[in-house]
Amino acid sequence: MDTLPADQIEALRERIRRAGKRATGSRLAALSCLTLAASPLSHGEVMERLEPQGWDRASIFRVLNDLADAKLLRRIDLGDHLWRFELLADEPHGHAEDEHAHFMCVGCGEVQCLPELSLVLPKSAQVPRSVREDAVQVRVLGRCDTCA
Amino acid sequence: MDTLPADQIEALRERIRRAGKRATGSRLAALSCLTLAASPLSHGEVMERLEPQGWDRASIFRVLNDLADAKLLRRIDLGDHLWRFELLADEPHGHAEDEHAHFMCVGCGEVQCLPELSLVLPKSAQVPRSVREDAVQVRVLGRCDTCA
DNA sequence: TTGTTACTGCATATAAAATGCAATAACGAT
DNA sequence: ATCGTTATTGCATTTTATATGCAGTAACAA
Repeated sequence: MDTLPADQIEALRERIRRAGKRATGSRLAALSCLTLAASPLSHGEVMERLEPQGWDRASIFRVLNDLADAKLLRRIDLGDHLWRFELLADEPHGHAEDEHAHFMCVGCGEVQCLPELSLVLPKSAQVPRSVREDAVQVRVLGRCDTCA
Repeated sequence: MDTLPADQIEALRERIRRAGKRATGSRLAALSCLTLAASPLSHGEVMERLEPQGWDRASIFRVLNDLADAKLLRRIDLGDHLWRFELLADEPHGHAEDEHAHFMCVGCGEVQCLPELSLVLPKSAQVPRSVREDAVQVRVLGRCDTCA
């Protein structure tokens, strides 16, 4: 695996600390790996890169989930029952994930915002209150124009 | 589990045969179960109902997948890494396009169909072609009325 | 009724996702 | 710089879903 320039490593280190976690080797390794990746990676794909360097499967597994909980990573499911992880942009002000719908390409995993999309349903429809009140996350899965 | 009226059982039996398969006990049990269910069920949820009746996990597992391949069931993924199965309407001429959105409660995991829901977006919106063409799966995540 | 073979039931395999726990190392305090 | 606390790791192991091999069974056609 290539390696990240020292200043980028340092930036990751600070991002981890800002999230209230310790900047450990496995966290930096996982984040570096995902920084270098062009697309979301599964735990297995991350391990293909990190196991040769001696990192432990279970630890990296926990790291990926922890960092996803801490909102440094996005954990996505493209419909094939493999969790994939993607580095999120460093948003100092916290990106409000659920105000708008998201489109996810089941081919490449790319996520795109659909701010203009809205839901309509007849008043008579029997749906949970949260749906009526738009207190829901809407995820639209399909293929993007390049993967179509 | 309740039981289906004899005529409905017979209809299922014929549907299975029409698909070129043998109308066996486990297939009828699985289809009955999904007919009685109000929403898509996972393999585990199907087994909660069928194991007490003596049905075998592996056999029902295969039956569900076979029937999904045969287009009697739809296999859906709501993003929580559980396959769920839903009975498709009996469309003699193929084209079982009763595709609809699904709601999943992030609290209890309960699933509900949202057949009346539709997506609207301005003509000007920049979205993938698949979204325009409705060649997409829609997942709505929120809290159900009891978990709210 | 009978023969063929699709299907079942049971045992077992594989893979991903998780967790318990003692040892370790990150980081704030000294 | 060193030390102490405790978050985190590494290793072993578990759980859960998904999947398959195979001998016996039962569905259907003849």
